[in-house]
Amino acid sequence: MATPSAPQLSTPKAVLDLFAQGKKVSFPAGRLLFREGDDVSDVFCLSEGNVVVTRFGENGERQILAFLFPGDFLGMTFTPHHNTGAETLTPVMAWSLSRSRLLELLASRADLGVAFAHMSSLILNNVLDLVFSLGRKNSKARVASFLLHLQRRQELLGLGSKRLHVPMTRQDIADFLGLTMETVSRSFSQLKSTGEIKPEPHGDILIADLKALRAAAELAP
Amino acid sequence: MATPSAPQLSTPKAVLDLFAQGKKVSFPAGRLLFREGDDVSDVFCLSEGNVVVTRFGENGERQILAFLFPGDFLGMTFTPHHNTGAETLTPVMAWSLSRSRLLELLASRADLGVAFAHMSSLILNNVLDLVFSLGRKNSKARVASFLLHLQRRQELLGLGSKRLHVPMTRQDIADFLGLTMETVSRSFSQLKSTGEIKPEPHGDILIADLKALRAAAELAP
DNA sequence: CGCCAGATTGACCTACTTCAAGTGCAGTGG
DNA sequence: CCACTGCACTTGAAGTAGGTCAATCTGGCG
Repeated sequence: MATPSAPQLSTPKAVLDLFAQGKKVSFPAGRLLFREGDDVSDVFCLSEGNVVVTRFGENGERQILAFLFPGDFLGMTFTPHHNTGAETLTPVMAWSLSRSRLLELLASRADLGVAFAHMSSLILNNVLDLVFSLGRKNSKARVASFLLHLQRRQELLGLGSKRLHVPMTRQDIADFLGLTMETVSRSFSQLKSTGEIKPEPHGDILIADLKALRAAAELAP
Repeated sequence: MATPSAPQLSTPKAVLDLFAQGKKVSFPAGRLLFREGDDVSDVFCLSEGNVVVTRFGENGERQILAFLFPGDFLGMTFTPHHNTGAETLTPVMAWSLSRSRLLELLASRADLGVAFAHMSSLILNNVLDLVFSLGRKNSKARVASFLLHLQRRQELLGLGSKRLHVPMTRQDIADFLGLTMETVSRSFSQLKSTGEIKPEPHGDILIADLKALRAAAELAP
């Protein structure tokens, strides 16, 4: 990605343009960007790689709240502290901007506020899909929904839509879907044996029967 | 509530002031306000009563995404269609405003955009708590978390914080927490028998041991 | 080639669901 | 005032999806 550009799932053009002025930063894979409770200094917009947004329980249980992709916005809060954690899943490139600078701009430009509100509502909509999965779907349907979610994100990035690159581990997927690694693995095996998906080298996944996969995810045909 | 006024969990003053200009409307209990997919014509701000925000699966499974309280904002989208459903739980009074009017104002006033973005981030934060509950907590901890959530909302409305009014049925709570009615009922029974809560007339709940209830919810002490 | 972390598979266990009776209480009518 | 009624809630017993624990497999890499 040369400059931040549409179309994205969740970041409108006005916000992306902002970041084009910002500083470019990079992080290695597995790097903790911030923890819940940390002061917010900079906000980011991903240009390459993946980040996970997390929340941890008292006893160390990890819930992944979102997998972020290039173009996604990250780390903005209206409180002075982060209310989620974040870490890189792969090596990451991002634009950064100071939070105070962003707040200044937001206060002075109505278009940015609208863009922000719009973006927030797209993010919220995604999280509501996750709530529905966690509350009402069985393990196979959750995994199928997750794969379709991945597909949509990849597609929006202009990559293929049949062959999925899966940059996260089974444990990451489990922590996202409220399952265990083993159950995720078994669900993958089921989807393979019934022909919805096919394994490809490097852990990639081929969507062999989209219709059946959508049915498995309990989505409208 | 004479005029919409702070402090609220999720609606900043600038947004509440807007609605003071709007029309006052009322609905009976159990009224469908809109369905997922409906055109968005008006947006609302509750002044009295409770509303549930829902999403339904292909086979009719209901997931409650939020219980709304006086002061809460309802029905705004940036797409022309609703992406959730909503229905009243109790008789409801609300201010209403046309979506197009709100969009106009948003485009012209930077403060409103900020207020909106701020509100969205508070809403998102609440939904993330729900995701954590659904993904990582057992039934007893989910119900305990839910009661504490209710308590917080009541407290913010200036009502007492020890005795909770519970306007929703066990089925509603189950549809919110990703459980069955029976499991919710059993969790209530457990919390009663271990002394965290005590039943009161009209289905109200007394929080008899807040510390123990927080522990049961797996929250920091 | 051998190592090792991630993934898979198997066997058993438990928390929650399902199905099926009861119970209690708010509202209604005698 | 009190019995009747209906709906929400509770409780019990049995079934099951997913968790737990443990062994094995796989493929990327030195």
